[in-house]
Amino acid sequence: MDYLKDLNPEQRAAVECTEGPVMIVAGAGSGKTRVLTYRIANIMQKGTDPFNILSLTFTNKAAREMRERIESVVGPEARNLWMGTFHSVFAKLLRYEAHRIGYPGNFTIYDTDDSKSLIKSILKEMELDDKVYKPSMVLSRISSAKNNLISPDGYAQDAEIKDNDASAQRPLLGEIYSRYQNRCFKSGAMDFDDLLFNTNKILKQFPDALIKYQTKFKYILVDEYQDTNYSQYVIVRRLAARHENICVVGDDAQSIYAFRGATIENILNFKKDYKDAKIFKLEQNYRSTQTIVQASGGVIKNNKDQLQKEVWTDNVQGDKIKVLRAISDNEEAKLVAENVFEHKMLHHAYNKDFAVLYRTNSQSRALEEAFRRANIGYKIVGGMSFYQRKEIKDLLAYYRLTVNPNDEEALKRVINYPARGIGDTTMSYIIAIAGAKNISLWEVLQTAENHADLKSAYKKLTDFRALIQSFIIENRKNNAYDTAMYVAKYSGILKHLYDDKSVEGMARYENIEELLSGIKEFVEEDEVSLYDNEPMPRTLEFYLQNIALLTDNQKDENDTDVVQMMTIHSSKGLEFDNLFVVGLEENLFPSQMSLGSRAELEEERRLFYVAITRARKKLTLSFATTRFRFGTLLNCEPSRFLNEIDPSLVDMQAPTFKSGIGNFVFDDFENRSGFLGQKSAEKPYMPNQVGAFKGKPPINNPIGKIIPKHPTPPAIKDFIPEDTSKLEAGMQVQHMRFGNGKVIELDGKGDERKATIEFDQYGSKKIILKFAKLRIV
DNA sequence: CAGGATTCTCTAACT
DNA sequence: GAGAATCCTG
Repeated sequence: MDYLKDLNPEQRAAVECTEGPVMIVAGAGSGKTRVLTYRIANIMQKGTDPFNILSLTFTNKAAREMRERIESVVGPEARNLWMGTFHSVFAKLLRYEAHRIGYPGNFTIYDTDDSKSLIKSILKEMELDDKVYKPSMVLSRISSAKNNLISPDGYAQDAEIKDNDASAQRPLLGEIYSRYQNRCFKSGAMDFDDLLFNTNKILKQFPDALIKYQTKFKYILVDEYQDTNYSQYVIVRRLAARHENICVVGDDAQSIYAFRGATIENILNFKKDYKDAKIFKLEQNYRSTQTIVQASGGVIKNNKDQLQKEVWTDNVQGDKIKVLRAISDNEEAKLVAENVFEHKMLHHAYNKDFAVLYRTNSQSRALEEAFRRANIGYKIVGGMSFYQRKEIKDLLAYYRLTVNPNDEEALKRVINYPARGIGDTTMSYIIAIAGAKNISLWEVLQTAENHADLKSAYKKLTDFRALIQSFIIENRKNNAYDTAMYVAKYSGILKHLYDDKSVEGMARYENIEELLSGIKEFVEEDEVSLYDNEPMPRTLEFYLQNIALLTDNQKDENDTDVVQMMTIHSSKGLEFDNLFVVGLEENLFPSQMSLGSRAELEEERRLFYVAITRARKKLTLSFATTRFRFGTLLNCEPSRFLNEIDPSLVDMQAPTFKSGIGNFVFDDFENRSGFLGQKSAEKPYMPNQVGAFKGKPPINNPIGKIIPKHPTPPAIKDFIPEDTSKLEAGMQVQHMRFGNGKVIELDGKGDERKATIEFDQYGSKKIILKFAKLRIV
């Protein structure tokens, strides 16, 4: 075991202590993955079969990476480990066990879109207002019920929940939950949360199943334990109860999934759950410079809720943290691209040594454009995935129907695509019949001849039915690729997309080709079942199972020397020499939605901590003073997190101008103490939009204070903005939304040129002319 | 009923 | 600004 010498004493102890319950509290960059990897290698070296080791991670990417690293230590045997995300591992288990609770082994997995669509359809049937019962809100209630192992019956019987829902004017949530669950069941479908909920159900109700898996999994390892929710916690606890060879690794400072039900209690309670648990703390950071470690430590100190832990490093002091200030989101992106370019030139760095992190996916657009212009290769990691594209989902819906015709969401998606004359009216009939008889939509089609309501569309419906039946028959005798081609052809999708000669249409066609070639690759691979070591059949069914939980298209591009861009959430576990974290503005990061409670704000802070600790050598932070969001221009204030970094570690780039813009956010910029002035946390939240405020008030409004809501004035029809370079004080102008007004004052030059305009109806506003939709009257 | 035009809505992260 | 929902017309 010569690899043990790569480890420090504490890491080594954690690797060697393979028996019994172990918790490893691992600070950022402390070599956690290395410890996990070696630990698994060590267990295998001591003679344990990889089939008996279960290793759970949080994201697909983490799972993939871990498997590769283990493979590099122990060789191809690593392929036989039970390793993956909670969802993928237990989906696999459910394929074998779901029949115990009445589900078919080939159940469909509903993604969030499917779930929302089903909820919408239930709301419509119950004639409920989707403004009161917002589908996303309903789904999150259902999700959190499931993650806390509350069944629809349990939900209905819980007095406290009932009171809550009643006082929130949403008394029917329980009823919706119950119907939703029934519909999923009838469709042979499980949503993400069901994968965990139903695993628990089976382990609880069927002792023989529990014993089987307890015996099988002699060693259990859980990465990112701070991100597990109650449902996941109970699964792990049940499975580990026999051998108690359980090792969890986590860092409370990096808990960033509370919004999804993760609870830090799982870490805090580990010692209570396993009395003889050994705890190891990894506090030495090997990743980052002194500067970065100190800065991150200073930031996280602002959180009240945390475990005692001191991360330190032996590394060099390194460069100061650079802060860039831009006047707009586009300028910010430009500055980032320029900084990448400059740094590359000065230090002979590669594109792949750089990463740009942002809070929300929508921020990637400006960056993409800037990098394209600067001719710097980049790659977006995560985000809208290949499998979420409309044309891909459409074709996959046909495949889903072929494998499981009861799949309601798949059927609704394609029954009239390409158009075949089956419209809303017919669909409402079908859904009503299915509801009345408590059968699936497909079963209604099967018995179409018995339903008078379906008479007018009878021919079209039976044609569709015959089409799907032909797919099912084709699928019985063919592999995934042959069936996939057949379905693509005879469903009419290929022709439909081929006929669309627009640029987007061509792109869609190419995506379909890519999907099909992916299926071809799948057919040519061979893979052995972890379950029984038998070869996995290369059927459409298995293909769908393989991709069901993939959110990213992990296909390796040929071009690997590219700057990586991703959300902070997807960056977890990664590290980069040169890191940019952009969009450090109040209401964006921290997100506006987190400002309602301390707990949520602390989660944002942990997210910021995760972001900056991804950097090895050089960290650059940036913010813009205006940003386009939701189709309008917003004024932005720098994030409070910037103020939480020790000023001595920061190199603030000289402001590009002094006066500030819009509502004079930066009026006193130079006079503030600290490099960005005092914290403004105590200030009440006030939207800082140029002009009127359209958004909704923050959801969490603890003292129930009324936040004024101003409707955005409607745009004037057919408004054509004019060139404003000739604008002068005193001129009468018309704004697309604010109507007529008079120019009071002009200042600034070029892109920064601004006008103060006194509007007849909306009062005085300061507007950046570059963005203004104005015309001279 | 289809398909286009128009209006409305929603804007946090991931499985 | 994009995608969904709704309206409108053939």
